[in-house]
Amino acid sequence: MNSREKLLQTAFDEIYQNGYSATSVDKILKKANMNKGSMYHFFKSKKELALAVIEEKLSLHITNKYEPLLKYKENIIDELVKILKDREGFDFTNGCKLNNLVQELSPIDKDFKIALEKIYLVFEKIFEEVLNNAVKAGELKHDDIKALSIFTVASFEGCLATAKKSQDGQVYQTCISQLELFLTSLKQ
Amino acid sequence: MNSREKLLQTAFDEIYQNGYSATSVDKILKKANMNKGSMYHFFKSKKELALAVIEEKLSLHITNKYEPLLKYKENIIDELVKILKDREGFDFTNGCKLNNLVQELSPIDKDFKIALEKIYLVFEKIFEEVLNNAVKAGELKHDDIKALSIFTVASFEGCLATAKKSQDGQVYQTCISQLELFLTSLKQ
DNA sequence: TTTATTCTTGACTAACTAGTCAAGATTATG
DNA sequence: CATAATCTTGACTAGTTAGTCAAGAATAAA
Repeated sequence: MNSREKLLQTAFDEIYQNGYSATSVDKILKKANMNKGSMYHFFKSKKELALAVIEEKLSLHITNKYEPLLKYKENIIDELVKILKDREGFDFTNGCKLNNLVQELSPIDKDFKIALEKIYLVFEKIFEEVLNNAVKAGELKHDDIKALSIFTVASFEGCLATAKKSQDGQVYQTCISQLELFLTSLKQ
Repeated sequence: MNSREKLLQTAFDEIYQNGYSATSVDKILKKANMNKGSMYHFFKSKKELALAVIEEKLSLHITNKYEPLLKYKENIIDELVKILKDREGFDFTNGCKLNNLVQELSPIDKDFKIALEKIYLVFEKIFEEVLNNAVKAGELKHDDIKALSIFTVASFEGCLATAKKSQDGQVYQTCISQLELFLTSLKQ
């Protein structure tokens, strides 16, 4: 791992745990064992560093996690629910990496908003394709798959957010059980 | 409105629009037309000011908005859905005042976490009571009203969050339509 | 080996940060 | 009116912030 990569990873971790505004450049550099000039050689500002984190780290994080769902040709809803419920190793205290950044940064900066929305839309697109596959497989009956996929992602994020407020994974499981109930009620 | 009240309202607005970390004491004071010593006469720190905002302003904001739902004895689900869908004047770019603070502050400070969770639990409690009223009125059939109320609040927050990512109220309407679908599917 | 490019070092700046303080103004109370 | 409590003023401090810069080290290309 080269020094730029290490810096990106450290910035990703720090911003995830403390938020963008509350994370200083100095703190990231200390953790990454890098000097200031070195960072400003790779990135022209703190904002550019964060944009690189979003585009290079966060983006992969989402697709790596959810793209595997596209391969299923049967039991699609079950596999989707399984991946939503299985939060092994998830940090319920700090919540969702994507949603944290969206909530903090989208309103205050247009470049952040654009970069984050792009990832979020990919996220929704994957779910839309998964749900469409379920329809094709005769597993699901619904007249607006696009709306359903938007809602599925949104309510999933809502379940993570409500668990974060309590810092409790059990709250998440209680909450997501109702999304499961909704999705399975749409089974044909 | 006395000067303390004006300070609280200004701090509420500023923190809502920029987040806690990104809002400086100086900026709040300038907007509120108050001097530093005056603020530190009322509150011993920035954190205490924010806690007062949460306990005195945010708390009322939530109960004023959702407690009216408790009065309905019929068409309860319809009234609930109506209040969720009617976002007249809502700032979709900045999102939900409660959720913004929860997502930013709960993980980084225990006092904030406690104060915010308290309000969130009141929010969920109101919804639980509303849904229980719907059961009593014979409108709703469900075997876990507590879980359903947690999910209803969570997915509602998720719909606001996904609208915030796009800064678009239409996205909210699309999203919330699916929660409506779920709730009405539980009608008896 | 020479030369050009890339990367690293760390001191430096100017602006901003939360918070302090002592003196004075205003208001309430006896 | 007197005096006590409350509130306001604004300059001040010490630490932190993002960002600059010039010199040097390491690496790649000729």
